[in-house]
Amino acid sequence: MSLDDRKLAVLRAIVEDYVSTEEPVGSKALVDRHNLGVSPATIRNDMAVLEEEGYIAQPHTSAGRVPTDKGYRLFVDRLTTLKPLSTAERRAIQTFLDGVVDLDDVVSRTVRLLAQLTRQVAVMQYPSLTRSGVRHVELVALASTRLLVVLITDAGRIEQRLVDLPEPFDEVVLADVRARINAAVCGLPFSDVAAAVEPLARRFGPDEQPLVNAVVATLLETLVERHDERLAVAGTANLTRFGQDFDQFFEPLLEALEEHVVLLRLLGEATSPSTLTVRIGHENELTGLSAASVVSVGYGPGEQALATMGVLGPTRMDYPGTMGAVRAVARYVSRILAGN
Amino acid sequence: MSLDDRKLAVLRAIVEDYVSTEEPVGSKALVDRHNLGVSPATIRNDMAVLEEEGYIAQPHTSAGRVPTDKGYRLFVDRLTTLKPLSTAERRAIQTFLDGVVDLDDVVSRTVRLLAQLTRQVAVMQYPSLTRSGVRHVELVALASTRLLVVLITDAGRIEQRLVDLPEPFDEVVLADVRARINAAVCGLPFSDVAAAVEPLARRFGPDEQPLVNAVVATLLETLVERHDERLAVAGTANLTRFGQDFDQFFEPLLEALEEHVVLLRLLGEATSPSTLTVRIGHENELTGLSAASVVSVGYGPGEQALATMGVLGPTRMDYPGTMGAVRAVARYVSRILAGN
DNA sequence: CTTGGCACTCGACGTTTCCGAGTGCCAGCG
DNA sequence: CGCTGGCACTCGGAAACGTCGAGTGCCAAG
Repeated sequence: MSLDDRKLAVLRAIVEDYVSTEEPVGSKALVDRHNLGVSPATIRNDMAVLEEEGYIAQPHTSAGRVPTDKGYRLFVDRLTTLKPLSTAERRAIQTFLDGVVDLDDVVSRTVRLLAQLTRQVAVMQYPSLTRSGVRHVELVALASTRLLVVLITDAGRIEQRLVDLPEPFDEVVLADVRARINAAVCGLPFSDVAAAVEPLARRFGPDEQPLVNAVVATLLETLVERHDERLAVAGTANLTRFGQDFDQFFEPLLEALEEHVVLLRLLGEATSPSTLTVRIGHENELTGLSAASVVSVGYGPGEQALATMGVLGPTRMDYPGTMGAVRAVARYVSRILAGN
Repeated sequence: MSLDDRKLAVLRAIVEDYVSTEEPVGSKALVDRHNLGVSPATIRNDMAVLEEEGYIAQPHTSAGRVPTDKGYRLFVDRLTTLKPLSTAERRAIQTFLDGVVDLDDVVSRTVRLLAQLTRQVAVMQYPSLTRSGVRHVELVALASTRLLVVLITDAGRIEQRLVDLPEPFDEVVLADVRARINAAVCGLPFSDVAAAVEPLARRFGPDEQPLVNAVVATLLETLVERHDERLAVAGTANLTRFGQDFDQFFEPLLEALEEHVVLLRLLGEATSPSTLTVRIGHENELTGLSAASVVSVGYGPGEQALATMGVLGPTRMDYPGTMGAVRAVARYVSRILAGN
């Protein structure tokens, strides 16, 4: 029951035409635009088979065919090579990501860049804490019983927490605690911090216990709790070009864009920086976005991905182009992070 | 040529009905729904006058009347008292803003809260740097020639900058520089930092000059450059309820929502925390959003506002309710900031 | 297996018709 | 002088209708 080469070519042609014209494509138009070397009638037979197999469908009798999710799936899996970026696009990436000042800046620029390149909605997870390490812990006295705990990570990300203490603390003790904590945890990956910090408290005198305990507790809390990853979004304006299907597509999408939980699930697990993930239509069902597709990829300095970035659009999207752009940007960002 | 009381009542009734029904309102419907005590014919005469004066208009002959921007203006200025929040809403504010962990958290929660209360798009400026003061400056050595300058402000906001130095620096010197800079600038408002820091460099030895200069330069840069205020946005999903007028309203708005520059102009100058600003329709012309209205207000601990927050919606919006919600939230946030 | 021919289907689009909400005007009334 | 009921008029919107044509499925012949 496997499809022969011509049928695959027909499917590819249908997808390409439908993506560019946004209109159901008929047998006649197909042979006109692609030189398939056969007559429309033949194509019709092929199309009938493709439809029977569930790769394409017609919105109503006597209309052209439209790819189904399954059709897009096949297209992406077997009929597509990533489209390499044009030199203009490459240059855009360069200039866009040149002169970033800090990590937040990398993220906000990248997500805008991605939205611009793909002309779709871009979503990007801030680099995850859980996979990076501690670079420095800073304790700042704000008032006699109020302390700011600042955690600086490998990736240059900064986390902060306010701590209120039951009793005033001493500046000298604070400096001591700061020094010892840093000595204990600097350079450690987050996963090892808990173990390294645990014996620390015992080495201080009884007067210092409350302070040390509070700081340590806050630190651990920061590491764990910030598992709720932050997100950046750009390109919502591109939604307007997605056109008509308001209820089906537009509204749930706008809602999802605010529900970061949903978006995170949509982006999915971070894959290795070189492996693209494509989720098409109903494959996103559990997030209520069965009319949308997601192209995502992990990024990060090493082989392990720190987090995920991706693009969100209608199932009818230019997969080769989008996938090319997403991968290129992810690679570029990964390189920047490595260089940092 | 001033309007008598009944004409004002008619205008108010028109605005209220149009806001709730979204349809042009005719003389008959008006007397039915509000007990004005006169006949439709009389109302028609009043409406003719109101139209002549430019407060209302008819989309086409033989349709009901619709308020003009000028009509809304009059309504807001003279016919409206802020609607106080329901207890349920008050409780929502409480629970929503309870247990904030840091400044970013305050902003992101507030903006979501505002969007939810008003069922419109909420925009909020992060507290401005320029009007706050320095609480602490931290210098962190990341590598032999790489330094992280962290600035902690009064409002609890943290700014960071990476600095690469031409030559390695010494930890001891760094500690010295850190101490002296903090002594010099802690507690100062930003506007005075430049003056306070300027004589500092001279007091160090020649070896330390590059380091000190670099740090000072970065610090000043941070103060000035971060004038590009950051923004938080929420409630884009509510756009869907704004309905039909896609081109007129929707697209420019989505674009504006990404163009932070435009949004900042839209929010306008920060006013005192108790003074609401309402911009209606064409009054926003220069931002290309003549179909939208903005209700904004300054917020901040003192009398002076730190920044602005507001709500963005169609000119046809529930002004009393929106204004009430915006003011209530702003007051609440201001109180939190003061308590911090 | 491919092809041209042919009858058939059905949505898109333009035209026409019809309905009624809403208006402006006017003459009469308190 | 202002309010009121009556009345003719206007005009947008919805519904009904007809036409057009793209596209299909099927079939017999090459």
